[in-house]
Amino acid sequence: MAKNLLIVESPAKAKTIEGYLGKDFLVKSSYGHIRDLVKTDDAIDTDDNFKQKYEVPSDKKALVSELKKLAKSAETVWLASDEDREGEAISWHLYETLGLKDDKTKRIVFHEITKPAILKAIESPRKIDFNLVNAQQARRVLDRLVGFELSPVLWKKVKPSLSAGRVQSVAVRLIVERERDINKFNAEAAFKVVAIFNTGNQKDRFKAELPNRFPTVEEASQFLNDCANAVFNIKSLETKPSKRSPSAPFTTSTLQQEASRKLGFSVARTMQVAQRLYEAGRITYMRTDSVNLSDTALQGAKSEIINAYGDKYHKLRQFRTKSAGAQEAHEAIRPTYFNDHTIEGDNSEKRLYELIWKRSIASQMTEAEFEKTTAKINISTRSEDLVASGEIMKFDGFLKVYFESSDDDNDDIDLDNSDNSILPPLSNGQNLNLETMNATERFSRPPARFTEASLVKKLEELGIGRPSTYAPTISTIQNRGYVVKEDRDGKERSFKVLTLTDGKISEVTKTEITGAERNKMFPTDIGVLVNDFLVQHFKGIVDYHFTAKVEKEFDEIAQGFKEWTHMLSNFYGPFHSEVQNTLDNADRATHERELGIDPVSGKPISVRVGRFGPLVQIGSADDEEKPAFASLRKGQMIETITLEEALELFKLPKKVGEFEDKEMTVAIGRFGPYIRHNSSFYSLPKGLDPLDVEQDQAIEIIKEKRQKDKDKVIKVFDENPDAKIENGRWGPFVRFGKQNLKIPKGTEVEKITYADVLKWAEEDPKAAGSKKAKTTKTTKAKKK
DNA sequence: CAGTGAGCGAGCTTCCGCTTGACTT
Repeated sequence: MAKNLLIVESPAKAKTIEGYLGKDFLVKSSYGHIRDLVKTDDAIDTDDNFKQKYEVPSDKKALVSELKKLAKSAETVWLASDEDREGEAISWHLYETLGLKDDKTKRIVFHEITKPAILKAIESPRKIDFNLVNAQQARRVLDRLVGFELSPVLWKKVKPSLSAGRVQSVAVRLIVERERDINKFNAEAAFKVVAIFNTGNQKDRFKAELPNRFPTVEEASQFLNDCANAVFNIKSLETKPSKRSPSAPFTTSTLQQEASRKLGFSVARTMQVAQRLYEAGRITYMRTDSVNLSDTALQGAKSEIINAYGDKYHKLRQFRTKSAGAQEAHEAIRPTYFNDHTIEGDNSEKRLYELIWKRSIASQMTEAEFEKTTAKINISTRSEDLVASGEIMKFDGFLKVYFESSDDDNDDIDLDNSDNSILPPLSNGQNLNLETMNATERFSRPPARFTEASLVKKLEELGIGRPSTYAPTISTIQNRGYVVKEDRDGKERSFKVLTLTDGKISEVTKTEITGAERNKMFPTDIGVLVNDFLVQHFKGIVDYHFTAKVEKEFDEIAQGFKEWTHMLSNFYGPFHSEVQNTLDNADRATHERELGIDPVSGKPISVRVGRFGPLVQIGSADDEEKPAFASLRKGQMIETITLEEALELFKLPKKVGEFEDKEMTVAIGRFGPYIRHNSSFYSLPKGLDPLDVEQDQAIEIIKEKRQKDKDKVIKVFDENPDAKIENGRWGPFVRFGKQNLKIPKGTEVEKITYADVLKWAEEDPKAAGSKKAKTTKTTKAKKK
């Protein structure tokens, strides 16, 4: 039996450390927390100094008894959980639960998983820091009290099974308020002037812009008119050097943002893939708020950069964490071995690793150097100047490996697609030829909707949530139905373009699609309802700065300046009376809106949330004739739907005639408008209004879809016409009745036999059972 | 991808943060 038992939080870490220490050390993992508050309402006794009831969850029982046994036979137990609030609490829980003895227990911490760092840690053990533990208890208890008192208020006043919490409710609030800002926003139009000049040589074309915009078409037109007979020359030339520095290496949040922008990953996917890389030993720990690199990492990056790019590309950089509430128990996310530029693995692993490698390497590289030239162009007939600017890279520096993307997309209209960042050689006073000049009507843009990743960024800025909870929080608010992540179609908008060429001005009206969104976060009606209720009755909790405020107090507890139960009773007293007061006095939250009167029947029209979601109702329940109902569609909300839009909803589904003796119906479903015929669904082509569809057109669409489906079939098996090989979106696959089977890698499609199909169908994991285990629960709940 | 849309009200739901595997219908 080993003399020493060392316990860390993560099994992957345990494996690495075991290799560094001799056989005198047995290294085990606690797999995070080993116990938690009991799940019932009596977990905390608010009348007895917030005394807590803990339990070891059932899935941790076996682990705990194993650790207990090992601890008993060890001479010394080393508690090596992370050096932060939660880590300290894990050590304390281990100490209590495993029944450790004070003289046999040592607490150690290290920030990097290297042999010297761990040996050094072992040389300087300490005791458990109970100030830190108390800070964690305060955090844990506060979250439980808030969550388990607020949620039941929602069950009573809004709808059962809803939830509220210090983190999730603020996340929802951010999305709801952003949506309102967007709805409130009034786009202002103005004319932007862009000119294309040359220096007499057609090859040397370049772009110049007018710094200010014209609010009206008349002013823009006047400007172009003046320019028609003007002489243009260079008024001034200025060249300035500029530099750009690389960003810090990745934290959880910045990794999620970049993987979202560059690879299109959801935050959950990023974390899954990163976890696999971590377990394979390719990267350091992926849940971190630190931008710090260890000395070994700095050395590794340095030698790799000098090796691959040369001395002048290396620059030692130490980054400081700027995010609020960072605890920095780990390093930044970086490759474990910098000399591996790429790795083996699936596509997503390779791409994410490459992103991490590049960002880490770039963070230790020199600045990129530019020379920016700005030319002012005089217009003989006007007082304004046009401005042309160009940028030349003098030295690439870190840009050799990494280019960070940003959230802002550029909507400039480029008059030519060539690289307009370089200016031809110019000199002061030089005359220029105007090729063409445009005044284009541009609109100011509303605030951007959140993506998963930009929401994480915002939460991090506010100090809300932790690296380990960003992805789960994003999932929770979607699972509760407070927000949805989806695509929405934009609307058409027309804009004017004035063009001056060869001294003549022409005007055209063009159209563009505006407001189209992909993979963005939208609030739902229930999300709005819950948010407004919480803001009205619990302003303090859903305040954006609530977390920052209590974090400050947790820090004071951690430093021993404040008593944790004292802090909690200061909070809980007023909070609990707010809860009581709301339960006793607040009305049931409803979100009903009267839209007006139906012009056909003269009955009132209203919108509200029903049992199956938001709906429009014509007439009231008291009428003799039953009211008519229709569900709201994707993108429509109680808050913003208009009377006209509501009336539209009653025009569908609509019968459009018959085909093959069966009725055809047009309706709008989750995936857009469709024709339903003989229990099959046929999507309508984009841009076709479902109300306009007539019988002949519908038949055409059905026939076309059938032909397309036929064309997709590569082969039908003689043994069974329900088994076929088809061309799908991602290549060929086998359709076998209702099962869709993946063709194993390396299989030649022509050589697939029916026997293969039967075998694959047998092995298909989805075939065994895809039904949700929800049925048992609901039937149980139904019995009287 | 249908249409449905109350109600007498049993007994259920729920937090945040730390970490990975996992009963089988």
